[in-house]
Amino acid sequence: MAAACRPPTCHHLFSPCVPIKPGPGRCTPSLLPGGNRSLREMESGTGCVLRGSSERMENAAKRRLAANARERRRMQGLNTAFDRLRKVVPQWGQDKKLSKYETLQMALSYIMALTRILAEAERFSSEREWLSLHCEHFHGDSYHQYPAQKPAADSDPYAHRLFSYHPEHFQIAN
DNA sequence: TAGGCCATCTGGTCCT
DNA sequence: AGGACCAGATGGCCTA
Repeated sequence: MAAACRPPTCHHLFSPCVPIKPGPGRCTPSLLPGGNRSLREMESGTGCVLRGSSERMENAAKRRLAANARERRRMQGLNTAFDRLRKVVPQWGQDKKLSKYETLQMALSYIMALTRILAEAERFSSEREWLSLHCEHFHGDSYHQYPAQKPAADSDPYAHRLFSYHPEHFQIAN
């Protein structure tokens, strides 16, 4: 995904299309009578309606821009969190980075698998018993390489079974 | 080219 | 009042 850091698109960056709600005390310059007011007129009291309005618009624009920046920072923080999550979640030989949705689902399976392991561990009286049960697949002869996957520890079929993430298992529950 | 994923903008709502 | 959060809209990039 090369769309990592795109500059803000400006197609509607507080452009004139932003609707200014009509209301009491608000008017657009084009609706003002006497469109040819001089600068002096506007700076003296008589132009205060227009000036007040444009100041309000300016303030609104500033607030909008500030809100956009905050939202951008918020989303960047969220993405940083997603990246950190991707690093600790197993990625079975995936060349492509997990999407946000996949990352969440994988994290869910991962946590559930770890929980299961802990629960099993509690069931066995001695730690030795538990270790011998779970560590046997780490003997060399019980490794099976999946051709499509990286020849790494994360392609261990045992672990794969334990933390398996199958997108089709995660249907939107509602 | 369609579809998926993503970043950004925007307005609404809720909270402090 | 202002900030955080959210969801919808929009457009760009990438891949099958």
